[in-house]
Amino acid sequence: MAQDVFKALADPTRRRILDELVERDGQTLFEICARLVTKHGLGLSRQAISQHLAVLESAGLVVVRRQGRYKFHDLDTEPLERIATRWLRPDAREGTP
Amino acid sequence: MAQDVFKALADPTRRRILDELVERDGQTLFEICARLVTKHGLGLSRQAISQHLAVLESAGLVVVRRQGRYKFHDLDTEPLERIATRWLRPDAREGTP
DNA sequence: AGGATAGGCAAGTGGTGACTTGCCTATCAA
DNA sequence: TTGATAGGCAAGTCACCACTTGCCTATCCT
Repeated sequence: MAQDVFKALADPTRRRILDELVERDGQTLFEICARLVTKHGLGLSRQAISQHLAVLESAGLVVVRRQGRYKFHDLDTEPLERIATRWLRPDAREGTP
Repeated sequence: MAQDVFKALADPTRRRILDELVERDGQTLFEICARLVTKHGLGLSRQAISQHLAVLESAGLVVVRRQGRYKFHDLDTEPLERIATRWLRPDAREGTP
């Protein structure tokens, strides 16, 4: 399940969403939609963003926190800290003899 | 052109190729094909690997070095060092006021 | 020169992913 | 209770991507 982090990062819209969550954590779906339109000019349907958030959530990059009829989305950078170090040269990695 | 790094990393076969190049730099197309078969059991055509290498090259992750009829592929981890730090929290980044 | 090795070009196919549309459920406010 | 707000489910379309197949070019060896 954490292997899909690469697939989740492949889409530019999802990267924009991550950018938004870095800037302001705990946004709802409608907030993210509004921000993508006003700040980035992305005219996507609400459902499209919802599906993107589902991909990010299943990749472990976004954590959901429900409260009443709201659903807040928080960023989790923990999966990101592991992926890039995978191909660093042996002399630059930590756990190599 | 360096923006396609995410797209290049999205495919598992391409990640295997990067794994191979980390372990042994400067391999030719046929070497990579043989190693993917014997070590990972990937039975792909030579052309498929060639196309994957083209994607990795255009993403800047692989640098090509021609010599006679051989074409050696070297890994370049430089694009990798920038992508993961994009979404690190502001207090963990370097160049933020 | 001729064969063998290393690689490239181009068209075609199947499957997956991004996006939309339409309708449905749940919570809050009046 | 009714209407408005926040979100979910499901099917359908369309384009892109991974992979194959067939043929072609270039370099090396004898």
